[in-house]
Amino acid sequence: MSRKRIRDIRNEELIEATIVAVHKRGYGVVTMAEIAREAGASAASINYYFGSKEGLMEATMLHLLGKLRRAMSEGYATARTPRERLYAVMDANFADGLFTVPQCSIWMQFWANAPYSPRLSRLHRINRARVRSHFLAELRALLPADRVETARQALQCYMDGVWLQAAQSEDALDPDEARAAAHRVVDLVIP
Amino acid sequence: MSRKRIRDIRNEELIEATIVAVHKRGYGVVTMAEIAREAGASAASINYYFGSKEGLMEATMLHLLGKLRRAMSEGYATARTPRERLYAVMDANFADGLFTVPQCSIWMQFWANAPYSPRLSRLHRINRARVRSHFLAELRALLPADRVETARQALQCYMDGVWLQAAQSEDALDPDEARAAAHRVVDLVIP
DNA sequence: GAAACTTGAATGACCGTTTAAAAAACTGTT
DNA sequence: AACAGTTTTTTAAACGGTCATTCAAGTTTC
Repeated sequence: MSRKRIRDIRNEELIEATIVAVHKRGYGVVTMAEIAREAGASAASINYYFGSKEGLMEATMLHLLGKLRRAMSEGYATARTPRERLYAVMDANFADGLFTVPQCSIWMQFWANAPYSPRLSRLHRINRARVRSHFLAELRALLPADRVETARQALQCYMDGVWLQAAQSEDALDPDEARAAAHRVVDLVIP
Repeated sequence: MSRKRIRDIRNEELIEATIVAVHKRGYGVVTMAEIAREAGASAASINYYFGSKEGLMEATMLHLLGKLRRAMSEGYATARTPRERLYAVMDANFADGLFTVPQCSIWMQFWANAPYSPRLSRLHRINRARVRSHFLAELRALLPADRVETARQALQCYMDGVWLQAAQSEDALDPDEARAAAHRVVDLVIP
């Protein structure tokens, strides 16, 4: 029990440090030593816990995906109508704890590096497919069949595009405004 | 004259090689030697022409931005109505010579690395502002003022999102279909 | 013959990972 | 509480390797 606890605490700390360090320096450039310094540890101990740099990156990605998945489940629980559930999918992506510059930034980094890492690209495919099926399920209840796919593309690509833009932002983001804008886009696409 | 000619030819060759090599290996990982091999030259000669790796990357980005700008100007020339010009902006982004996996891929790479390179981030800001003003100009003629900004966000983020997704694609893209889909999205947003 | 171009080899720096040994945390016993 | 033994955790240092850039010495072009 206590054995497991310490390992989990260290994992969490190291992953948080990874998010900050990758945001500051970029995925391809950040070094183990920089991440270690951010966490107040040594590079060797990261390898002790995660085996390798790639293992650490995969774990970090997994951590972020989990966060996103949980945010979406929460929103889904209280939504009652298809449109509300559509809002919920958007709101999850722009939730307070997720829609921050460092996290959009690191998401961007993972995205750019996914094509070169089978582990990362697998995680991305899974996530994308999940979001896609959520969209489709709700859109089918709101639109004639021949418009569903176009609307899904418009909304899903919009979400990606907003993150992409947010990663370039110099100053803090406004999740509230992002959610409001997303709702307006939904209303524009589905009057 | 001839002095300038040789330099231009080499520049072009090296930039094309850079696009291929960065696509294959990723911005952060690709080496000068790999790019040189792709071009049938030596790493030293790249430095002779571009000064440094960063100089080469900036030149490559500049090359791609020029291509995009020219594609957009061409489309604008023949479009007659605001809606046609809106289509033209989209079509430029999904033009046959631009909407290919290697180019979406490298665009993605530059995007991800822009926050860490003042030179790249400057180029990105300029490009984004240009696209934005094109969108606004046409949308103002098609929509009531209070919907213009929402529609612009929806369309511009859509474009970014499509590229982002295209960069992950395993097999060749279909620019025709991408343009058709973009038109459908425009029609969805502006009935 | 001069200027432009090319490159192999050298340079200097950096990084991920491993290793060995120490420190810390935990265990059961007295 | 104290202690000796065991396991877990930490890190400094060493290792092996890679890479961008420079430079000097060639080759080509004008």
